[in-house]
Amino acid sequence: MELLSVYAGGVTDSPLRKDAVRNRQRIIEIGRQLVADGTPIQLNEVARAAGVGVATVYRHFPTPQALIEAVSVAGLETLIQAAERAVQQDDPWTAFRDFLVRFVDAQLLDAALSSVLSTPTATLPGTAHLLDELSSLFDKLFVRVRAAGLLAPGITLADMTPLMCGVAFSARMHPATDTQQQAAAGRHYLDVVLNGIRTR
Amino acid sequence: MELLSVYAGGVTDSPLRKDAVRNRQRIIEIGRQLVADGTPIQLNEVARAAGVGVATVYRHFPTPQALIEAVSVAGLETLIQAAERAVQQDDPWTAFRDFLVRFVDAQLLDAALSSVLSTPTATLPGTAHLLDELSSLFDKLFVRVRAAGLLAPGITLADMTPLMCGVAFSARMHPATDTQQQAAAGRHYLDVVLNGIRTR
DNA sequence: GATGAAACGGATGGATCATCCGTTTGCCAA
DNA sequence: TTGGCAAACGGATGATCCATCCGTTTCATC
Repeated sequence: MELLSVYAGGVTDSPLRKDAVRNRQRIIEIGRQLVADGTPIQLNEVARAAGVGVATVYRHFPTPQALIEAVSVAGLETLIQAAERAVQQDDPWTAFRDFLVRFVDAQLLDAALSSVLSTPTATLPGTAHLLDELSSLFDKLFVRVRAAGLLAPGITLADMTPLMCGVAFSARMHPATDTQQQAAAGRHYLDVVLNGIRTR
Repeated sequence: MELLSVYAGGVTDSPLRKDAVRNRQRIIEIGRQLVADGTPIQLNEVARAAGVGVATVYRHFPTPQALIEAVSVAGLETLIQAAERAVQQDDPWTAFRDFLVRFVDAQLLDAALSSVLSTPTATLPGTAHLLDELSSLFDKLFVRVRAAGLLAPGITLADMTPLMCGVAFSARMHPATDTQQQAAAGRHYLDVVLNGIRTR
């Protein structure tokens, strides 16, 4: 998979100037730190921390949500890789389950990713493209378990992302003292849902 | 169940003056409308719409979250009534399931309620009291299904609220055209989870 | 109806937001 | 190289939003 993200936000755009690329990276890096700390994103503050003018930040990311999307790109790419590995798996159910474990885990580790996955509307073209790629891979995994008759009737592909984001939401609500425990809760709730959608 | 909410926020407070009660009601009513419309709550704007000074709003509700809590009281009381009815039910599982259907439905119909249930930390004493009452009733329902051996081992009472809020979250993500469809999605996802936590 | 406490209102200083425009930087053709 | 120009930059600034403070009004009590 190519890493196109050093450019503006997609393939079609004319390449950014060198300084623009540098600034964009700096801004994203600051954004990553803020998101990780759970600090609400203020674009003026991001500019200050990145040692860059306010207008530069706004030019690249008109809204905090746009910056969050950009921050989520790394996590999105990792997830896509996980999905690609999963489609190589022989056993449909194992492939499906393993990917979903990643899907939930990734959300718990990366608030930006979680936000993007829970919000179907991408504002940056780069994100939209990655989401498409991810959902196409997910489709492959889903179709296989469905064909294998492992899923209860009534469960559709369109149900899966909401369900997984719901699981992540539940895990985040769970009173956990550390990341470890929260991941365990995520795994626990995922098991509940997997149990619930499987044929018996 | 008494409706204490016309007073400041609890039993122990000295009764509010007549004008204070009136203003408080007005503010909550405006808050209710804003929450229903999905409009983000701005306390200055609430004051304007309620025909009341800004300070009055801030005195009653120091933060938007506090106002949201107050707005959620009605829904919380309704939910408590539903729980009281459920504990009267003979069949443990039916009682449990029927209450959870209400629990999810109520969240989908009332964003304020949803917010309060997803945020364990109550800032108004009145809300804290109602949440206690609700969770005590919920406990009764849970203990019965547990005792009847209807729940998979590993599922605890502490899992239930996160799971139900997760279900509501999933339903809200589901691309629904109207309230009807969203309620259907909520019911669908609830069935998945109920399936997942039940013994087989 | 006099008195004190409770509540009110909105002016206002402070914080945050996001645009605009004069300046700088990088790119490319000559 | 260098000259020209488009792209990108930065930060001052007006607009908006937030929340406190204090002089005034209203209510309850005697």
